[in-house]
Amino acid sequence: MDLSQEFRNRREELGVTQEYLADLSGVGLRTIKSFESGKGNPRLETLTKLSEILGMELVWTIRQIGFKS
Amino acid sequence: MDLSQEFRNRREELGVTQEYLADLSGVGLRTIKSFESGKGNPRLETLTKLSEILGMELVWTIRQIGFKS
DNA sequence: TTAACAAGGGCAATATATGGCACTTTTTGC
DNA sequence: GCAAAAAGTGCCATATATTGCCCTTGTTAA
Repeated sequence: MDLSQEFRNRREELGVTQEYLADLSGVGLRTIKSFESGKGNPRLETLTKLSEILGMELVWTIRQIGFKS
Repeated sequence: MDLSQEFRNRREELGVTQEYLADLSGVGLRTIKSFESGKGNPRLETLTKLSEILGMELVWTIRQIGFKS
């Protein structure tokens, strides 16, 4: 699933509005709107702020050995 | 561990230089250098490009129920 | 219907990531 | 030690994320 969709799902799961999330996270409401509607390419810091409030964690998994050359 | 450190570890694990990774991923060498030395706040697209080449995957995990208010 | 709330989106100013260039420093191999 | 490769870093132009403001749309409740 799309990353922004996962965020939106999580937010709605918690019953939080975009505006409330903006207040809690310190991320601008306009940024959240853009991101959730799939138009965003947010910075790591933005993703971090949002995920902290939403109780989500960024995990890096090794998918395969080697790399694409 | 720090995210940039995880990237660096993975890159070194594969025996790839920053320059080679830059060529393969399409991300600028300067950007990779900045990011790996902890001074970066990369965009999601940048993280995605790098992780694809390094065979890493972004996973979002629900850490807790509820949110910080 | 009307009011309040939540979300979508255009616009413009500002902040900052990106990336090339040039140079320095560190590491590696002989 | 020496040379080459790799990594670190300052500078700066460009690209783009962030954000507030304001208006529109859709939804819900009275």
